[in-house]
Amino acid sequence: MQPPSAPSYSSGLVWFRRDLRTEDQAALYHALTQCQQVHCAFVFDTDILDALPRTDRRVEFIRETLVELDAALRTLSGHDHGGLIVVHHAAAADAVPDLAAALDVEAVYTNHDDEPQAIARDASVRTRLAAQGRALHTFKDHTVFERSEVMTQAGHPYSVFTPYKNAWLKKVDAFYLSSYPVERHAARLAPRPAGHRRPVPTLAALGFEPAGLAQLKIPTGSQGAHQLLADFIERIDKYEDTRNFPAVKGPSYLSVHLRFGTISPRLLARTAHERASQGSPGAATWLSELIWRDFYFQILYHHPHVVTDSFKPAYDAIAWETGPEADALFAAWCEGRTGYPLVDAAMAQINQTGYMHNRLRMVVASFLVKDLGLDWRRGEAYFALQLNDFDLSANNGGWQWASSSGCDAQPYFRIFNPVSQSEKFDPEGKFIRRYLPQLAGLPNAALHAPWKAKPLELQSAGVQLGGNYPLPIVDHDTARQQTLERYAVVKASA
DNA sequence: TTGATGTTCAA
DNA sequence: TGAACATCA
Repeated sequence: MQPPSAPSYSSGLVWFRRDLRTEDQAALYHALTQCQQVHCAFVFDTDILDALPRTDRRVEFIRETLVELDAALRTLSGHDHGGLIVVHHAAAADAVPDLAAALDVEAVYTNHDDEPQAIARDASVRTRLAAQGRALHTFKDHTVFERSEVMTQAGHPYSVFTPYKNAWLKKVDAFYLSSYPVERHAARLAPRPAGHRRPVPTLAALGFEPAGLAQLKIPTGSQGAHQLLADFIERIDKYEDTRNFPAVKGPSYLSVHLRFGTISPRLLARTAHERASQGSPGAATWLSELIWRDFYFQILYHHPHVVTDSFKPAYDAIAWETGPEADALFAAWCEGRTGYPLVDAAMAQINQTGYMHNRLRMVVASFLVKDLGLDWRRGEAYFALQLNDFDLSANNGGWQWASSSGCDAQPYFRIFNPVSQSEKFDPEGKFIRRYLPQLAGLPNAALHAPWKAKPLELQSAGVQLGGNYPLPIVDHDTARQQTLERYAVVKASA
């Protein structure tokens, strides 16, 4: 017997978005338990894709993943034509209600997406479905806790991470971390209706060019995610000791899979939580990173103004550098031509692979804002285009943290020294040499600040400053002073 | 009858 | 996990 609150339909449609898996998928589970027949759809949303350059690793990642998801749904359903309906290249706000009508489903099921644009899109879809007499049911799926699930005693959303984390850990239990048993109900997956049996469209059909995911060895789909997880489980106990060194294989590399939902956040949190409770400090630290993720989702939900403005309004009084010189500095940062090897190597990493080590994200962000005096939003926008794992909430949170304008951000007078960060976190220069081969011949002592190297060292390493490697585009100590002055308006208005 | 123990279910 | 419900001697 169904509880009275759970609806019961003859047919429903699951709209996949950033939850591209069958395992432990909230919307899919609820659809399967509430509908006799369940259809599945994904929309390559032109409202998002049209703004992107024609080569985008993420579009390729999604496409590869959909091919796997389609096969997984077919296997689960047990019939040849079970599985995914791809509505390609349309505005999702139109395509979903249209498809719901074409299939004549009573309800559409999807998972919460709390980015402001997604909220607006989903509200419009809900209205259009309602006009046809159809329901839209949405569920938490991307985080362990969302929206207003973790609140202060006073009933406010947290804006400081540590108390948020403590409350999160206090609230979490085995049930919140348990998986939705999707497989048990897979028999209700509908056969794909005739007229909807097209294969997943090719990249070319979507108007994109190959981005070389295979060469980058970025594993896609649920299978790729599980492969990475298995590898990380072997290393998780060492995570705390290794995670800050970009030359070391310390991170999980699962961020892109969390982005597209090719692995369940609950599964990851459960794995980390179990291991942490058995006394693994690495697992506890990694769990903390997952909690940061929930924290920033929750911040974006409660404070959507962070998309365009500083979390702390006082920081909007800061005057950033503008004009042609600032534009030239920005271009040098983007292209990894700052003359600071760790910054340039990090930018080479993001440009070549779509990934950047987390420590380096902080270093290059601090450099853009506090050495070049450029608006954090310019860096945020560049990351948004380049990062395979780009997520508005975490990216915005990270940039506002670095610029000190965010919730629980570092204080404005804390300015990373790009050379000391380099000496500390890439002491042997392994990471720098990997991405800046033109500097590989320099001794370790000269690698972090080549402009201080002896002429003979440079010569024997084949380095010509201002030639095959740039001179520093700014002097850190001078820039530091200017930044303190630039940020003085914050103190004044506080 | 009732308390002890097992099962289900929630999101 | 833990509340609610079911079963049983």
